[in-house]
Amino acid sequence: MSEKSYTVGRLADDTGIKAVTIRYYEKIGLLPKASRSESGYRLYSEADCSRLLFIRRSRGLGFSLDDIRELLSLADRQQDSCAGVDAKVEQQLEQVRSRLKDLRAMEHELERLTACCEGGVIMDCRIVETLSGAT
Amino acid sequence: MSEKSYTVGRLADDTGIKAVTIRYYEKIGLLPKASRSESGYRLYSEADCSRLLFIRRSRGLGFSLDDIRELLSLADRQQDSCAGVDAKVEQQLEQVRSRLKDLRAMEHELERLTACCEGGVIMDCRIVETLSGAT
DNA sequence: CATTGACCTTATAGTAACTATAACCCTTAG
DNA sequence: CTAAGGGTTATAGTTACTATAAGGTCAATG
Repeated sequence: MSEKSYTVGRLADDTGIKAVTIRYYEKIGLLPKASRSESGYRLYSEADCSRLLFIRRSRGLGFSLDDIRELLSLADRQQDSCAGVDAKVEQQLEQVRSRLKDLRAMEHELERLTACCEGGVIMDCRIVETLSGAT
Repeated sequence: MSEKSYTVGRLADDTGIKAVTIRYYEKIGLLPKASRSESGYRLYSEADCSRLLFIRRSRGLGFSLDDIRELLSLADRQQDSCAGVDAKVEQQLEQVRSRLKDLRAMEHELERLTACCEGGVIMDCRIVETLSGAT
């Protein structure tokens, strides 16, 4: 067994998550307390690295840190049904879709606005007019 | 001239922006300091109401409060070119599109995940596997 | 006239997920 | 030996609010 261990900076480079963020994750209990070198440096194992990558991937899907905390604890129970994980993914998908809907509406409205200005002064600007309340 | 004036709660009801939020906007200088009644209640005019609606509409397009601060100050100069406003709208559109892109990617990935789980236990779950690092 | 309930006031702290800063300690290459 | 580039801690700032506490005002009701 080669027990490689990483410092926080090394782990940061390997995972693309900044050292400060890694410490933050530890502080809020998303990562377990790291073991320490004699001089007090945090030391991380492969397992820590995996956990961190799990977090990064989940963040990439838009999960909140609280969601991820739950996901991790669900994922840790190898023998349990994965229904909980499933449900969380479904739920996240719904949330993403809802945000998509909002953003698409914004996009359309902004497009409409960019199209309606003919480049005069504020007084005659259709954009300002619209924002100010004209329908 | 009928100088109607609103209390903060009335303004809140009329605009759909909560009283606390209106006070907050005043505090950060997004709204001018409201005049006060004898007893110290804030009093608002039609102009304040318009300004607040402007803010609400801009928020609805995803502008940050800082952006809105700028928009308002641009919109206040009736004689100036509306190029600044134009630019801000364009820029906001870009931002929205960029967020859309990210969210669409999340949506696709989440869809893929929901599709790949066959409902067993964590140990065999393709979702957990994926989040844990399998490609 | 007193009281009740719905308003208003202020100040302060909490939220999410970091980022920035300060002030200090450790390690290693020249 | 010293300087650069790690690491450590604690604290405050960010965005746009929301929540809480502790109190003052106003209109209506008993």
